[in-house]
Amino acid sequence: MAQIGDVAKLAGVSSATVSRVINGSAKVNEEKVKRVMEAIEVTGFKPNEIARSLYKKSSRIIGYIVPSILNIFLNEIGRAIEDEAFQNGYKMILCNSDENPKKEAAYIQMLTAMNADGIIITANNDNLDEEIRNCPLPIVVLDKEASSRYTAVVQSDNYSGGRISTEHLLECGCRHPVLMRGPQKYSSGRQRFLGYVDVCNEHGIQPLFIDSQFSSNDGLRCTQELLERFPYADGILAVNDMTVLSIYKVLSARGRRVPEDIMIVGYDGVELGGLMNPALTTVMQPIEEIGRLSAKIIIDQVEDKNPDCRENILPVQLKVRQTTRSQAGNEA
Amino acid sequence: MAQIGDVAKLAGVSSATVSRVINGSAKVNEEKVKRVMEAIEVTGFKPNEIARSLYKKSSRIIGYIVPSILNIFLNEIGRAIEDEAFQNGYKMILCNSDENPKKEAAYIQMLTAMNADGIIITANNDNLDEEIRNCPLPIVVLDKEASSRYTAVVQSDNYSGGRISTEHLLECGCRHPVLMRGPQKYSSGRQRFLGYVDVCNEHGIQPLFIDSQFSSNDGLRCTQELLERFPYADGILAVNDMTVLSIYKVLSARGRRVPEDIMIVGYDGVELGGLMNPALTTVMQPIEEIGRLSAKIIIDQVEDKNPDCRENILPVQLKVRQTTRSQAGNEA
DNA sequence: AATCAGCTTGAAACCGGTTTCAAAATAATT
DNA sequence: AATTATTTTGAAACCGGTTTCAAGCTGATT
Repeated sequence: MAQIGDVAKLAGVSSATVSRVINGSAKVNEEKVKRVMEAIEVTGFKPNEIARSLYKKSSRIIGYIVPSILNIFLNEIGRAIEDEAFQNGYKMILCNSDENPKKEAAYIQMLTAMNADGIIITANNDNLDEEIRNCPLPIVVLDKEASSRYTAVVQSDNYSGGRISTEHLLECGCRHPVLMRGPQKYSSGRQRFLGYVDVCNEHGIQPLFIDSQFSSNDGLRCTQELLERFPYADGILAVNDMTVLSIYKVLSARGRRVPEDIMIVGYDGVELGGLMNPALTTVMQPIEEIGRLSAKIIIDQVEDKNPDCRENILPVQLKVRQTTRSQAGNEA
Repeated sequence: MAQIGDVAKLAGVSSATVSRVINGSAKVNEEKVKRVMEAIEVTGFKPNEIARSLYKKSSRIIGYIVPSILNIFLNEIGRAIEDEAFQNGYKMILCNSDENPKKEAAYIQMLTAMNADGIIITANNDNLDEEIRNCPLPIVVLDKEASSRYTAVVQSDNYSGGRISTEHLLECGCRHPVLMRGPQKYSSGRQRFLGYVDVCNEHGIQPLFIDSQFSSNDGLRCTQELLERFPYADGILAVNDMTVLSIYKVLSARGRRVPEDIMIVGYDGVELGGLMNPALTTVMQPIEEIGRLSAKIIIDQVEDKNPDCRENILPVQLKVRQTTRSQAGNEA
């Protein structure tokens, strides 16, 4: 790999001059510019962004830390982050923390060390708060309430999501909708639960729920438990879209039809939901916007230092497909 | 963030001594060791791995570049890489190249700049060969034939995979199995195709295939085309597990039952296949082993410089579930 | 007591870039 | 033509670490 010194030697100038040509940080004699450009061409020199960042404090890298790279919802957000990042000349690095505080700390350390321009994280464990506090980088959090510790929070309106999915089931005629409740340590889990309970109370419906993880390997057990505890359930609010595959499997084994015998509403709005059979009615989070906005906040932070938009709650939308059907017969 | 100089000052020694204490690279007076340790504790100093790597040429980072972070098969491999890496004190960085040569080049550049210890890549485009040639890092390729350009190739036995899936369909009584053929620029796509064609010829069966992408959003169109061109098809060899969701959807819309009217064999062996309804018969790639071995090769390369195991073809295995059934009735 | 070997140590050079600073070259002014 | 203002330039310092190298110290040997 050619280095700046090689280019300088070949062009017969100092490396300071080469640096100035590359960065346009000062005027350089036209003749020398030409020689430097040629030397860069010949040697195939590409400046080492990381070495450069030692001084500049910016490597044009955005870190994205997720609890699991098997979570398709978070990965779809990642795609959006990457797109927005790349359009602005940034790169995205995806890190799998595995809900392991040591890994989370290690990756935050690493991103800090490489002078990343910011971190987007779904911070599961509260015990990395110290790590985050010590981290001088802008941090956007995707799954917590706003706090002075973070630069910004980007989330969709989970309370609304809890509400509209429940309301929809009730409108469709369900009298015993059961919530697969996400972990209450996440604000998303808490807010959705609140929305669900509020709607139930407003309609004089008994709130029913069982606890579930977001990870897909918990789905089968959960669904079985759900059906045993609430055999009269006529609707399920799934913890997320992915889990619905497990739900289908269990229901099918027990001969219960969807939506005739029991209705289902998913959550997230990942592509997978549309491919399911029957296609999944679900609460669509604005995945693209969550990702792009998160990336934008970090990029703006670097370039303008504008500290606005601390808390961003984006609207969700109900997408009615085939797993719910109004008794009145208005199928979407 | 505390730096080595802060620690040195607090302990009343030079930063060289601090470095020696941290790395154990030379003997240091016990009294001073103690003072340094205390100073590290007090300041919370963590050495900057990246700055360190400028000199050491190793940052204990492994890069994993995939064409899409929405590909669950590659992500499951990523999980295995990460596990193996972390167990050995390495970190894994996941990069999404989007099949875009510019992004691929950018990420290879970045990993080189940060002195990563190696790159694991599913290299789609041949046009980044130059980038790879110029890259001084060990490179493990997951989806190409072996070549002197790469440190090693890790793949499963795609030819066998093509064979056993076809043989299984024939054993189950299929007379018109159709292959959804993966892109022929990938060795996996080519090898599976070869296996399929060979088995067909051995049994006097007419090979039938349509071309497909690995990405899931092509599945619906592909399946429709398949059924139109080969309405008499009684078996489908899916391009991968994920696509089977689309296949189910199309078949169900046309009232064709699985496996009674048409059988399906998937490919990859991702967790998703077991959650499908009906559960998917598929060719299991040794996902865990592919990932761990790839990581090991890079780690060994760093620590021992042993350049063995250039080409690694791992065995595949047929997992019979519910989408295939022998006419004789031996359901697994 | 003087010499020598062996250990411990900090100053300085290094990794690959960027930027400051002061000198050198050029342009403008009188 | 001489002086001054302006621009262009390279040497050196810097980013945060590691390592070399030679000096300082210790203890052993004669």
